[in-house]
Amino acid sequence: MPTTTLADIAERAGISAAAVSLALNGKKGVSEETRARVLAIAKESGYRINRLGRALRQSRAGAVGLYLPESAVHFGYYTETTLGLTERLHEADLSLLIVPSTPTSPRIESFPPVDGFILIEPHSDDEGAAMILGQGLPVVTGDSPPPGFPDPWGIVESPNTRTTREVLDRFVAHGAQKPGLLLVEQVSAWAQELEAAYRAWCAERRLEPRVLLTTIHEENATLAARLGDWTRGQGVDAILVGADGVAVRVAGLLRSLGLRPGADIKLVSGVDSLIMEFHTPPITSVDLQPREFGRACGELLLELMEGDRPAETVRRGLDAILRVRDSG
Amino acid sequence: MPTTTLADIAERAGISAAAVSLALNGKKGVSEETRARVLAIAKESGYRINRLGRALRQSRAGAVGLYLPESAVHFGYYTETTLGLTERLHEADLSLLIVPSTPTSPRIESFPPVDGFILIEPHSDDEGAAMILGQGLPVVTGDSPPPGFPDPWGIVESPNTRTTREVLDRFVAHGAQKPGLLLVEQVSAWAQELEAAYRAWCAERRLEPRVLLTTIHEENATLAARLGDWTRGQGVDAILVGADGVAVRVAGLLRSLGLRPGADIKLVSGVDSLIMEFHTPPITSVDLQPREFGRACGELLLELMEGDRPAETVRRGLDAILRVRDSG
DNA sequence: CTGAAAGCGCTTACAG
DNA sequence: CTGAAAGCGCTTACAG
Repeated sequence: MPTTTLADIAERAGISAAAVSLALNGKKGVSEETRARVLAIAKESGYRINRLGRALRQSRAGAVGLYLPESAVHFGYYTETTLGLTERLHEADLSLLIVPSTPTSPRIESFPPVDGFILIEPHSDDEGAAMILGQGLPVVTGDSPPPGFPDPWGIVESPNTRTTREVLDRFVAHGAQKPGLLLVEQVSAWAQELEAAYRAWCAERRLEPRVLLTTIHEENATLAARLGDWTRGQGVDAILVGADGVAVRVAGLLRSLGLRPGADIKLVSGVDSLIMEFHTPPITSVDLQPREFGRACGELLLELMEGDRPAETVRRGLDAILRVRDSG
Repeated sequence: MPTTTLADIAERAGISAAAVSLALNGKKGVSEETRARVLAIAKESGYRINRLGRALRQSRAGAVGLYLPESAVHFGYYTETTLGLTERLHEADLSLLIVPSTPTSPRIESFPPVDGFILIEPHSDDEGAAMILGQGLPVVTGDSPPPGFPDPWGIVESPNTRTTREVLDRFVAHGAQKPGLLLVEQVSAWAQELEAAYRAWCAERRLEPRVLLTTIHEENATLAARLGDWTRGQGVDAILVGADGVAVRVAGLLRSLGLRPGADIKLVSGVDSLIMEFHTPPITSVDLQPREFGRACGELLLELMEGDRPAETVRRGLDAILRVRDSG
């Protein structure tokens, strides 16, 4: 398939390639008559701009990098965010390019050319994320980077403190006395915000904070034992799970302990998904609106790439919604 | 940050940019002495090749497109596949570019420049996938495209027939008499292969095939009622679930019907994930090895991009492993 | 108002 | 064996 170039159109129109460029890009410098003729020829010949040529000339890459961390085991959140991001960038005629995290530290030299970066939920143990933030390129992060990381140009954040308090207030309003927080990791700002909000809320009510820390790979048996101690032993009667997908696991283990989520113990997932909706019983969850979140990240990056680095990091909020179901 | 170019190095070395290119790319045409000097200068000045320049000159895009279908609600499979794919392509110094499916039909003209495409599990109702296959570019699909679609250059396939039979044989060996197949959709070759393998297996044993078709959005109540009829009514005593994540849902509904997965009824998920491993009870699942699957897709595409389109579609298999757990 | 030249960074075909 | 010219497809600063 032979590709039509500006030169081809120029030849057919009997003008210069430069004039064709002006005509196609709607810039002034050509008569309306010429422009119309050029557009007609372009359409007829199926002209598609070579984005490489344009990018090279403009010293831009025409692409945005999405850093895909090794720890991207999120069960659907990441995919949804990516979809929203892709949509928005595509509207602006920019490509989204996946930048992998290498097993060791990412070799920044080998990164493909991009005009900016998106970092979704950078983790404090992620060298790659830190390195990207140190590049000087426009970067937007989804939720704040961990303390000690270089500041991004922009941050899109979820109202984690508000939703955490909303969940906890709801627990209490429905009779819970000892709400606990279950975390899988503390390396993301998200998890840290949940924990901080939880502790602050406990302090206000003079409640002892009860945080249970697990890992993504902890055995069922040991986690069940710890959950048993936490609930039956210490009396935790409502659980907010700060991790994607883990609420399902907790629901099963609670059941095996003879505790029915919703009836005997309240359970809320900090991340929503179809699995929560269709679980038996359906699990009350915080819908972080990942699709819109991704769009918002793209939107902010596009704005920031327009100009110089702002003096202060630009913060933008996106709403989250508590999806109330049977479990809590 | 000023970028070093070939010309910069050439100036410092007192030779032409072309010579520098030859030196850096290990091609002959420069003396070893010159090459060594160039390499030293390049390293010292932190030279990073501008892939745009190279791509433009070579009339290649230097990137591969990953088509992200609207229906990518897979709970982790897609992310894992993408990770594997990204790794492999990155090793070959190629970028992975996400090509979104637009709400309507994808406007092929607006696609970014790529040298080839990867299509993971193209669905028969996906116009975008069909359009990409019709482009003439090198395309590798993960599992076959649906009938009626243009042939891809290459296909990486999972042993769906074998694993389906393995699951069914296992059901019978452990006492099941009426195994059923639950499908969420029939638009992927994967689902179709599962169904075909299931029906063939039933025919061999003169068993009546029992296929239950649901949708990703069917209400819990109606699906529960249908499952009740299927199991308690028709006597289905073992279920293979042909969808990602849905086995968890089915397990919950079975429980609400008084059927304990593993004890009263056998349950196997056609797609493995951490959720299956940590479910209570843990759910026996087919591990499609998505990471390796993604790598294999990348590998095959790289090979095919080297040469002309082969006369026949190249097929390559990747193994899948049955992860036996408590549920079946 | 219009058009042609220069150049983005690279590599390859060719001349010395 | 080595080096300089030409050109990939585009746009922008400049000349007419």
